[in-house]
Amino acid sequence: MMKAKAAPPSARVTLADVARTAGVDMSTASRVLRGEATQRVREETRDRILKVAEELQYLANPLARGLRTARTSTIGIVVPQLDNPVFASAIRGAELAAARLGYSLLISHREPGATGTTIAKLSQTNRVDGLLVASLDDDEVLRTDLTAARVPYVLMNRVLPGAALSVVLDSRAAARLAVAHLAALGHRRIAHLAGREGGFNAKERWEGYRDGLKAAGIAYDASLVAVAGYTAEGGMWAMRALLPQRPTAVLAATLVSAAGAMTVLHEAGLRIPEDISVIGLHDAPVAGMLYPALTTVMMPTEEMGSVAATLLIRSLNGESPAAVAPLPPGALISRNSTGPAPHGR
Amino acid sequence: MMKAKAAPPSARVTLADVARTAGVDMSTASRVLRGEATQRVREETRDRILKVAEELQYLANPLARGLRTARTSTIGIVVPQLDNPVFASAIRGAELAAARLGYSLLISHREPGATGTTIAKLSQTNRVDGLLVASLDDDEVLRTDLTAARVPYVLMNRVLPGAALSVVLDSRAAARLAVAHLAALGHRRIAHLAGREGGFNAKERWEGYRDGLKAAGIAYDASLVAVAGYTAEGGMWAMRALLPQRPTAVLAATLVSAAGAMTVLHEAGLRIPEDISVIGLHDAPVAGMLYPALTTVMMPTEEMGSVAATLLIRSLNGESPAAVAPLPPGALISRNSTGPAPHGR
DNA sequence: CAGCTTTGAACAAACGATTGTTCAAAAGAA
DNA sequence: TTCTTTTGAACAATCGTTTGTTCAAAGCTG
Repeated sequence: MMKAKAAPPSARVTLADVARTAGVDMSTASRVLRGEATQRVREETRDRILKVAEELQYLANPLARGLRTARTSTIGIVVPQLDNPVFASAIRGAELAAARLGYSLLISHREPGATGTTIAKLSQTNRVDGLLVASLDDDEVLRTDLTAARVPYVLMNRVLPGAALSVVLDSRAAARLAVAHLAALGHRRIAHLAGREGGFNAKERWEGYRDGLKAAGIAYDASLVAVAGYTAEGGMWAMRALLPQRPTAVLAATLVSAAGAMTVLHEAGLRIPEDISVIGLHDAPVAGMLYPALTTVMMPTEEMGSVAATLLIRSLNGESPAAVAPLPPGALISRNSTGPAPHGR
Repeated sequence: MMKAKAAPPSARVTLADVARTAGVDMSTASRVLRGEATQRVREETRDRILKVAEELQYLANPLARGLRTARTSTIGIVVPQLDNPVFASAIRGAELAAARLGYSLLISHREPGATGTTIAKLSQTNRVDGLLVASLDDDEVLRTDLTAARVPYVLMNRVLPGAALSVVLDSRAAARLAVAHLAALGHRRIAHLAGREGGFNAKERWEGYRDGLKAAGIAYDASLVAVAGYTAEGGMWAMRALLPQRPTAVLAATLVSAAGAMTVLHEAGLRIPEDISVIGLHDAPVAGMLYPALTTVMMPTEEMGSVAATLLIRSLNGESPAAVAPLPPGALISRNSTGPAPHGR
């Protein structure tokens, strides 16, 4: 028995097929399928077209449509790293929001530094209607990168003085919350592992840390702060520098630096949380993988993505959405790395 | 002084612009710019066209091109999760290889389970010429999902009996390597935290574990193996089950289960690596964040992505590339979680 | 110098949609 | 009954490329 030669791979069904089968003109079919309101169509005709399209499983060719309309219903998201819980979840949020609004998301991942060319390529080749951009680069670098953008864009997780719409997390409030938690546990000597010097988020967290201290009636002591950056090594380095100050608790700006800090504490023979508590900002699965499991303040990173996407799409549709306030932190996830301050001061 | 009203946003320069400026027909310009060989063009004319295109910064509109040629020079990659070092680095590899071959990569991330619809949408709408797919779903599910694919595809990190091209890592060899390392340190009671029961990779690793044992002259003891799956909780659960067997070393199938296991060991008061060694498969930054830093066997995940992309693109170009052998593991990264077997048996 | 090749490039028809415009038939007005 | 409106849909031009075909001029051949 011979097998058919793999049925003519269902030669993509086009609008012309639908129109022909329904016995109408393509223009009519197009209008009905897109739900265009400016043109009246007899109910009966409309139904016929819809039914045929359904039966034939018609799917518009986005290339043809995009060519004609100069819109792709696709927004791009440019992130410096994929395996970073913050960006991964922002992507998820953006994807969901975009889908809800009838857009697709084109994820573009580039090494930091190459952001500029990516933006240029994406926006010059009509691939996307707008861009969501997250960047770890300096203000000046980012600013020039963005000049290449030929499409509207929204910044994520950072702000660029005098420019663009952006959606950020309220890291300051998050840090404040973390300090409050520590203070409530009786800690007075709370250290801070800060992020990159000069960074927007780093500054926010630092200020939140000071806010928290003040709210708890604790004097700010600059010798309890060290810059750790965003690597485990940085966390280790900073924690080592802070050890002589004998803090009873540490607020790390990120999960990664918290991990580095904990390594140093273990090596120093300190017990967590009996001798010293550790808390990190942002929540991700890795927090539960550390030992002890890290207490964190959850940040609405997914929401950040969805808000950014919504904002962008709104402005693509001609609205001029207002800037949005920093997104407040989520819950404090209490795991095992924080506990009451040790007794003997 | 009045500022110009943002120069007519450099109305996208088209091929027609280039042709007109160079004083030739569009067809000629097109052929020259695409380097088509079938048509002779005077050197002088060619240069002129090239120069004009350069000056005008002409960039072909991929929509128009795609519409005409029915090819997009884009391949899609479907992954179940973004924040997973394995997939993230496979994406990076695929992206690099694709770029090298003149293709772009469309990253599509979907919740497991939605793979089918993603594949369907991507391949039915002419967005991609081919697909790279990674899936965590069962064979049967994946198989039906793939029936929706209207374009060629290559599987990553798994094999599907009787189907498709796929690129996998040699996990078996990796597990063997890990056991050899442990055996060389004098360990005889080596436990194994296996992956999901029935999973392809899980089986491979398990067999590699047995291979390694045999090579070291150690008898296989089924009571030293527990299924941990791919979560920290699974790792904890399995490690607890294995504790009574008093292993002196543990081979975890993944970084995540290794982390779970270490948590349990800490809680049990065991010192790592003095009392018990732990080694995990795959390497990623998180390995260095654990305490103690985890010894791992590096796997060529990035290479997996680039090989898969290359394979796919080759077959898109009409070649029928041969299946490729499992990619051998990379180096064993010795950190602090492994050490000599404890003295007293 | 007439006829045949080669060269080098222009012509023109798609690709699959969208959308401004035109138009016949039906309905309503005078 | 004739003229004007309204309805419902067909016509046709485009979007920016690619590519099969045609064709004039130049170069050869004998």
